[in-house]
Amino acid sequence: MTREPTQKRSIEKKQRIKDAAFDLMAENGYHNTSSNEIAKKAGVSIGTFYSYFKDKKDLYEELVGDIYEYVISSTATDLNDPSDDQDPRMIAEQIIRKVLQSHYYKKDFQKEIASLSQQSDEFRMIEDRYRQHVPELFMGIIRDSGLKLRVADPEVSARIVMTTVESVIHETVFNGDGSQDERVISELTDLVFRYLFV
Amino acid sequence: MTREPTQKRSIEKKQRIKDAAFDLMAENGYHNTSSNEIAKKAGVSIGTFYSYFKDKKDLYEELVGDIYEYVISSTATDLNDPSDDQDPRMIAEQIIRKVLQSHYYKKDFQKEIASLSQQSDEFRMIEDRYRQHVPELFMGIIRDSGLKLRVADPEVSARIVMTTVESVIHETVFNGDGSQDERVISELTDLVFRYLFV
Amino acid sequence: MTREPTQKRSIEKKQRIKDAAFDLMAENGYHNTSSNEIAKKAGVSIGTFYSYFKDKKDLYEELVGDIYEYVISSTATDLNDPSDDQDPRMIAEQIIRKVLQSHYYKKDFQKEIASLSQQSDEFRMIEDRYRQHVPELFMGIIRDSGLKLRVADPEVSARIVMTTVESVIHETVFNGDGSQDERVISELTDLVFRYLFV
Amino acid sequence: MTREPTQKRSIEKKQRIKDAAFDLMAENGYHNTSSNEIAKKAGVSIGTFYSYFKDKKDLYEELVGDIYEYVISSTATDLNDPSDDQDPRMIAEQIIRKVLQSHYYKKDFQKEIASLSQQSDEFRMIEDRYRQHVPELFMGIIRDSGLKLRVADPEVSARIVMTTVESVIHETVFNGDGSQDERVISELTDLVFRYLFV
DNA sequence: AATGAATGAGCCTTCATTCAT
DNA sequence: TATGAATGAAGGCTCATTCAT
Repeated sequence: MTREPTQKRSIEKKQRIKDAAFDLMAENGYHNTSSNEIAKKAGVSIGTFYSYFKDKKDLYEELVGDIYEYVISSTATDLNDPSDDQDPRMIAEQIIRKVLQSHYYKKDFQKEIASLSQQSDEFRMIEDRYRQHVPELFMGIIRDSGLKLRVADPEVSARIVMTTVESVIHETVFNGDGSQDERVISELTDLVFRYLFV
Repeated sequence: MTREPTQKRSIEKKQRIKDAAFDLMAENGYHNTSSNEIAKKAGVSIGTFYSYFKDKKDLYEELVGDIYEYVISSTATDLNDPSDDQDPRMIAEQIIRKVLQSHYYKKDFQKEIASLSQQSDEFRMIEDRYRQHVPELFMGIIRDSGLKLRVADPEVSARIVMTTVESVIHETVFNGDGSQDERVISELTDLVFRYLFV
Repeated sequence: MTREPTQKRSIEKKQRIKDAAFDLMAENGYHNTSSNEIAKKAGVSIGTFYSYFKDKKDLYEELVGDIYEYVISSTATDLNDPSDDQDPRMIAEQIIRKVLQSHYYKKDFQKEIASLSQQSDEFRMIEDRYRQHVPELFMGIIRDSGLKLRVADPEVSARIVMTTVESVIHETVFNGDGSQDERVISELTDLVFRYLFV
Repeated sequence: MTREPTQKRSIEKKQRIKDAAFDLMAENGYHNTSSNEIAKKAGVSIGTFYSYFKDKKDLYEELVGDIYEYVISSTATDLNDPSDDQDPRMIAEQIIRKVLQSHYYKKDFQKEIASLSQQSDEFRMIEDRYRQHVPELFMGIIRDSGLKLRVADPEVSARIVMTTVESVIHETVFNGDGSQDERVISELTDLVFRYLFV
């Protein structure tokens, strides 16, 4: 039975554990980070660790959830604003820019997520539990914008675009040095625009 | 102290250990492969294992070295042949095709290398020790070809091109299904050609 | 330091803890029942638990005490009544019947007591602290009845009879299904009667 | 993967672990005996412990097996001798005496087996895996003796007799002090003789 | 050289118990 | 008094590595 903290002190403590885990796993990887190490860095006892999390994997799951929650909500907030701007190219660029930005949030930890998901189905399933909401988000944005798509099968097209954008940005952020970011945005925007709208 | 085998039997034995490790680590990952397991699969005792390798990481280092040696030497062999062909587009395509091909050599193990390098500095440093020779190789090929580059700073440009090619191919091979390989080669060739030579 | 509750609310609270412990330990055994679990089932905090009991073993000790107190007092009450009946066979049967009945009181918990006592000296000593009063009780009943025993050494004989009765009933109740109870009573009565009085 | 020792030194070592476990579990019970404690008392490392036994329960299982093997084989040896003696009463007494004797072999550990089997199905199943051979043994002895039984359903009768003998002896040995052993043998012999043969 | 039994540091996890609020 | 968050000793177990044979 894990405990859900309600008091301020406890919430802070649970957050301290998460922060320590974010740092350590980003630095040394999930497998090279022990529960005891996390607890020590967070300044709590190992018992406290296990009163908030069923086990190390449970903690990881929450961390992934937090990442996706942040990414999704921050993206949604900015893009769902009813703007007058209906230029499809601008909308595409905004989305792409947003996705790129979100990759910089806890970048090293996101890299570890990607790495673990690549390594084992177990971890991939954990990520997919949250990742599946991302396409939904963007589908919604496109739908709400009232834009007309030129593609025959929007469902499939959306998935293709998502994958392309995601993988290029993934590569750019995780393995690049930031210098190519603007060029990547520009190229991707062009790609998406031509594919979906022209 | 580890021993460098000189006799035929010993060389074979060391190779058997490496082959077992290649297979097991490609299949289950570095962390889920124990030294004892490798020794058993190789048909040698764990004691023999440790007479050839200082520790598990030392073995990994040799495996990475073997991969890069193969990749570099096979690439160099084909491309350094003094061919009459001086068409820069052809040269670019040959190089790119070669890089893509080399990613298929022990593909799953290369994927594990990438994954581990992403996970911790310690592993990244091991890979970098060999990876650094790759740009040198291609710089040499370009230099030897006598081609004129249009870019201002060849050093930087080379690095940019390398990174782009490498990352796109990485993505294509490790996460793709092979069906897009030719299109990727064609697009990358175009990209490199226009960037470096036009 | 544990507190002896004087107010009605507190007495109830302590009893609730005991009841929860009776149930949980009868169900899952002493070792598979945690203090926290007991407190939760009793609807009190773990802190309250430890204000009434020094530790888990202290609670167990009280539970054993309560069992024996009930068994002894209820037996004594019924049997010490100055009845006109002086038939030794009837007296023997009444005692035996009483002992059998008492084994059904919190039967599963009594089984756990027996099991723990068998497992370690520590637990056996706890039980023996209370168990020793049982022979005294029966010795007193016999003495008060004014019956003449045929045995040479009443002290030793009493112990033998006690052990026999106790162990047979133990076996009958804890490992039987109740169908043999009457036959066991009848046989035991006969055994005791012939041994002590004829 | 547990290792089955073949060399003399190793066999001794595995036996040392078992002996330590016999002692400690008889003394303090299964649950109050830790793997580390056993290894320490046996003078081996915890790693060695786990190279011979999958886990603590696996060790326990072997101990139970050893007990039953000893009990069964020693019983069988003495009783299967083709003796001229065909007196059913004598045969019955010999068997009963043997069963009683066998309860004294590692008595305290056998008590712990009984205790654990009573406590949980999991442990009972472990014991039953071996215990089931006991009735077979005695059925065979009776069959081989060529004696005629007076009971209608030998299968059921055998089971009843077994249970009776077993439980009375169990009680006598585990909870008695040895002083009643001869009387118990005599009475049980009488019971069995009258039930099965007269 | 080769073997593989043996080692023990270190990981994950539980739970009886304490103590600040 | 009551609470329950926090503690940390201790237990089960794995696996990289050593060393006597």
